[in-house]
Amino acid sequence: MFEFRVIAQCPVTGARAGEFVTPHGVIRTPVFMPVGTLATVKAMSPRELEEINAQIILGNTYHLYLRPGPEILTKAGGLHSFMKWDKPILTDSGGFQVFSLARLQKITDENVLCRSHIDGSLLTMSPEWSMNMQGILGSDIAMCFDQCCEFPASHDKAEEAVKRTTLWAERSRKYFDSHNDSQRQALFGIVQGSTYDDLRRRSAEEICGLDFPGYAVGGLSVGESHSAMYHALDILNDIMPKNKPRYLMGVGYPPNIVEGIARGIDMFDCVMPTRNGRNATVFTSSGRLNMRGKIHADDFSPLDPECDCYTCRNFSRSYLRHLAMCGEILGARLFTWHNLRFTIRIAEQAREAIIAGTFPEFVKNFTEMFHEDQNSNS
RNA sequence: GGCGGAAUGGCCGAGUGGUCAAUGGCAACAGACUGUAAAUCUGUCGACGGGAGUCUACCAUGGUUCGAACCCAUGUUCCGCCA
Repeated sequence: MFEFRVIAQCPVTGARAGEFVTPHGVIRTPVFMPVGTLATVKAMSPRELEEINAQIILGNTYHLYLRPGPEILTKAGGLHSFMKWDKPILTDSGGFQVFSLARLQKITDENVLCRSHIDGSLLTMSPEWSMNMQGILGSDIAMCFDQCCEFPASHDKAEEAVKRTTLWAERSRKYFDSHNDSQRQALFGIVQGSTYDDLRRRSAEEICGLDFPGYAVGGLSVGESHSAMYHALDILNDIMPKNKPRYLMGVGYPPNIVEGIARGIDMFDCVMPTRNGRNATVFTSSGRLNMRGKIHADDFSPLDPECDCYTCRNFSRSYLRHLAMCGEILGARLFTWHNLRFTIRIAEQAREAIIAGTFPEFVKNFTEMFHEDQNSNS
């Protein structure tokens, strides 16, 4: 279980195609994983997720701990059966909430004291708490409890996060080894280090030294430039073991995915396809479109003529804009549907190209086609 | 026919003598969103001008006043109640 096989590699870039074996099926990489924080990929049913070829989805420890809570999830027999999703699930540890809910908490080496964003009640998060909860959730892949730091961060702050992330990885590992079922669940380590080369190296060495079945890159896509992100990935590509899956956390902007794959990343997750979909922005092979724009009012062409999704096969931009302008639920659903399929397909196409030996051309074509937004950091 | 009430920017609706080009909300237009406190948030929203600013505006006309969306008169339209 949890064997990772690299089945093809790009001779020019760091890209590779692989297979990762989990209790709920084999994941073909590179892969994009839709985010389903609250035991639902917002606006999509499990059947629809299967239809767009989602191989694995995310759930969130913090959110599911608050609602519905560990008792109900235990009674439900875990997250898979609770939400009727029988393919792989990866659970985030709650570490990211230590970052995104920063104002509501106090962090020490021992633990994180946090106020619920729902009712303000106090809770204590720790590596042990997270491993216990992820055990209850029964995800195929559990994540270490880490500390993601904001951008920009001073070297001292970033170093503190690196130290703490290593400390917490050791504690996550220790608790996991004695409480969780390692045949049913794999624990991935997370590398931090912000945009500091020395800290990235140090964190990667420390975390990879703990010998996890997979490794994640955290602390990116938090406001740094794209070039800084790519630089960090270049450094890590040389350090992280080639024979384990590598997961770039929180990245979903299409060019970032392609560039990430080129730097040896196998797995991605991001709220961008779902959130932007609900907010009526879509990604197409030629770039990003705000579908509330008046320019689409009488455009009866599909969102993306090259896309094979339900939305693109059936509906016009004019109709979709109409749904968006009226705030109709169906609009949010159809945009989400398209964005997820579009993003998943990028990974699929990259995989095909890697196997076919044409990955560099794929990157070139994609970059030429996809119009980068002016404000997106270069 | 009589009595009472009301008319404000695309719409709804505050404002009842100077600090009003006029609060809010909606609509519209533009933008943002990267391990989800997000079906959310931000900006613009009379005209002209880069800006300082200028002009046209609160049903119409006339008046009072240094000054009127706001007070007075008349008219128009609408809404109640009574015949």
